Amino acid sequence: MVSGPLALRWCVWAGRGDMGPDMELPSHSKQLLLQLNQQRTKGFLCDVIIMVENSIFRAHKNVLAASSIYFKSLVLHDNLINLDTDMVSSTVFQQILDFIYTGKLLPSDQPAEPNFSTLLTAASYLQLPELAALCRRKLKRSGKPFGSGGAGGLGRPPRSQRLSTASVIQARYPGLMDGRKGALTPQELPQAKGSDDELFLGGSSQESVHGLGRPVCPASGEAGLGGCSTNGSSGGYEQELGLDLSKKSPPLPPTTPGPPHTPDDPAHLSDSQHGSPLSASAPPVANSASYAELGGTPSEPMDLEGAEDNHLSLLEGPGGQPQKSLRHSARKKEWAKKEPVVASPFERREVAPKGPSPGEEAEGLGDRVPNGILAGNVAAATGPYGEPPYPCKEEEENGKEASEESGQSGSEGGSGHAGAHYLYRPEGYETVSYGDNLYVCIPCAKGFPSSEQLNAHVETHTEEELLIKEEGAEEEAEDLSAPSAAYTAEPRPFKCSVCEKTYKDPATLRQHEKTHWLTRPFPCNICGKMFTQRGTMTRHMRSHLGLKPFACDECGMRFTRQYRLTEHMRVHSGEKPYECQLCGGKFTQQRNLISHLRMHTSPS
DNA sequence: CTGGGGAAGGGGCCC
DNA sequence: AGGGCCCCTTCCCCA
Repeated sequence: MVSGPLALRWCVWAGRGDMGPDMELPSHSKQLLLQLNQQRTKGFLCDVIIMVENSIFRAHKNVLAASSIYFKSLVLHDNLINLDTDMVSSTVFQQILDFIYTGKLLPSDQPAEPNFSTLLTAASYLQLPELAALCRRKLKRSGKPFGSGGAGGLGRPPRSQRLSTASVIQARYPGLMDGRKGALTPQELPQAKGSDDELFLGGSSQESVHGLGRPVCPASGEAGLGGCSTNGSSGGYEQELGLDLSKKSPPLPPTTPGPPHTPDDPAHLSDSQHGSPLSASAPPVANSASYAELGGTPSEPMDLEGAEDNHLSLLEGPGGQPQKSLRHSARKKEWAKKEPVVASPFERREVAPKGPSPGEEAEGLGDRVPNGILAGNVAAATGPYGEPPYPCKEEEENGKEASEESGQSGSEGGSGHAGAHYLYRPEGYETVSYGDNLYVCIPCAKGFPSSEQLNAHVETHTEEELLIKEEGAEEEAEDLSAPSAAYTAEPRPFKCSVCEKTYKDPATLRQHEKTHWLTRPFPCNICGKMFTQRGTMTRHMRSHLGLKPFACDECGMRFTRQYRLTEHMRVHSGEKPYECQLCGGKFTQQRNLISHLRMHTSPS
């Protein structure tokens, strides 16, 4: 399968006319870009969310990575990127995103013409050299000095004022497709039924969202830009949440627009939104349609000087490959301690390389998520315009299901097969995205950090071995009710002072003793629920935000936990490892076996 | 209508 | 801190 970036590079190459004229499609690259932009505006195959101020944009990792080394390093590890609001405002980022996808500098909503000073700041921050050069030229022509803008030049109110924004969830659908506008419930956020690439957060969500992590200034070396706050501006934000909720999230499934609500009408907010901090914290979905989608021709859009090929050259990225140090960037686990969601590639250089080889890592840009998705970006872009290759009806059902499940009732809205909408079947070995170990051996469900390791592992399998494994699994299932020998044999010298439980190490004992506390130290910033463990709270937060990093490669259904996905995969494999010793009934879930056993043991 | 099974969400907690 | 597992619970489907 040709990877997205590879396909893009081919297009660039073709567009340059290195081939014979009769083998070249002159408008191919332009059409490809047009398709990608249309898909972005519809949220189709968008696999990354970028948060800027109180706005959220959706885009394609491939495109971002091809546009900027900085983005390339970010999207490699994250599906949720938080940009430094001192460096780029949402308005400016909208322009930049449009630029990336169109090669044209389109006027923003407010100013009559782009503010090149702020654009230059943002372009430098985001490492978009072509755009920065364009801005510099424009500034030079207009006689305005550049380099004095910085954070103060963004034309935004001070943070204190920005934070006081009314905590009404706002969403906007500026006339995309059917022209409807709507505010989605916070629960609907990441499912983002949206054809939308932009989401608006409530005011105080700013705090929370920034708490997800903020990028550090990538390049202090961007002389004269002045906006690179080294630490002060971000200080305290991490403490608001201190979470990485975006971890490992593969791309969001293709989605359809949210309900046609009126964004400014508070009546459309649910009761819970009115009455809980949720209304101020959880980001709903909205969209920002492209100018093309709006049907309007932007007033004098400014092409990147040098025509489309130049822009595609930009897409290819400087040098075509990220710097080695970037590709060597350490595992997220390492650097996320400093910057929960995103960090500067410059910072990452300091982290010792670990994990896949550079080649793997670069390849991993496409492979970190189910293969079909990323490869699909470009592949689908070349398909019929604007038509996803999946049944729309099913998409809508999926959307309904997702919004229902995230609602108060927690209803799932159907069986697992109801979510069987998006078939992302990788070729060759059927690798699946499973958390950190993204390359999973289907027969034994073991995960590996690289395709090489998986392939090496797969070769060790023999039919005989698989048979033994199956028998072993059955034996394990049989032993479920009894404590394992290992459990009983290991010394557990650390005893809880409150109850009789014992532990192998003091840390676990300490963790356990917290369960006896009357106060729970970890509150949810959205609903206020208290937890004894930070991890539980983080997981809980994911459910608020609807972040489901673990996607089923078979049906596209997504889960908040790896274990759930593992469990779910048995639906497809037909494996029922849990057997009732009384009646021989087999179950895919241990919990269902347990409830089944209750039926046997209950008096009735 | 009811009970059982399948599938999934959320919280607790140990490793 | 994150993964994994257990438990409780809910919802849906079907006989």
